[in-house]
Amino acid sequence: MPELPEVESVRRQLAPHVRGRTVVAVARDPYPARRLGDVERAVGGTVTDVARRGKFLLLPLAGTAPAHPSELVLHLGMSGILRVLDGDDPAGRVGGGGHVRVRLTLDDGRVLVLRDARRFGRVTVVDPGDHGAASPALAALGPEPLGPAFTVDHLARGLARSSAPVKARLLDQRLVAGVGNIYADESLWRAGIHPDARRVGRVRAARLHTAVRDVLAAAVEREGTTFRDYQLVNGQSGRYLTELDAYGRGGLPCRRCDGPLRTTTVAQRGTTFCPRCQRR
DNA sequence: CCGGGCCCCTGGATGC
DNA sequence: TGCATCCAGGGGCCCG
Repeated sequence: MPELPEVESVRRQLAPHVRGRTVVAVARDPYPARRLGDVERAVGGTVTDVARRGKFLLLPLAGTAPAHPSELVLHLGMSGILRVLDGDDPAGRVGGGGHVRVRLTLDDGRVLVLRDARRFGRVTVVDPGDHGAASPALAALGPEPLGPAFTVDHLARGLARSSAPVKARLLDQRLVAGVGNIYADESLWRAGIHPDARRVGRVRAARLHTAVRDVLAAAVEREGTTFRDYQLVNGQSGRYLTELDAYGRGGLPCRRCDGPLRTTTVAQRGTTFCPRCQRR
């Protein structure tokens, strides 16, 4: 389940493989059209950067036909994996057993492939910066949680403006970009806030702000959490799994108070929290 | 504009 | 053992 730390780790590994490379061919499998846009437009484009906003990867392309730049926008969904393989590697074949949905052949003979068993990923190519055409969610994204625009003030005001459960607010990409189910549970556990809390004042907002940043930064350092499908570009797993305090630990003892963690549903998502030390 | 609810998609786990 | 059912999840979309 790629969230900010996973996508950022993929970005860092991917960049040296593709920056400066030109896309010479594109192949795709019959993917649901609404999840796969005009990827053929990438042909002829040279990757000038590998950037990230929230859970989206952004690859600006110079020189795509007809002689103007464009931007490849990619979301890994829940099971998307990017690999850079040798051109003759059978694992990179579209329509083979590896769930390869999109294959970009690069000018060094290697191929960038998107594998996506559950088909929740999306890829398209749009005019540079025309993010709304790629995804309304991308265009409406809130600040990067590890950047300067994500302040205590921003979070506190955003939480005060709504009576939705605080976990639903953290998952809302318009308030803050890149937090998904795992790191929402982790941040709330660390801040001692009940996921269904609907009134989070300034003091608790400040605690949550610190928790979100600390959790995400620590997860980036460990290259993300591999729970099921997530892999890095080199095929390795993220190493944050053993650091998780809440997610996936329902019924196990809380690492802070030793009471059993409880699992419920908040905002249509599986939610694990400590009923003793996370307060409404 | 906002929030709630449902849908997409399929491998793996669980249940009978 | 084999089949059916359920569950996971982010974003799109519809509705009130």
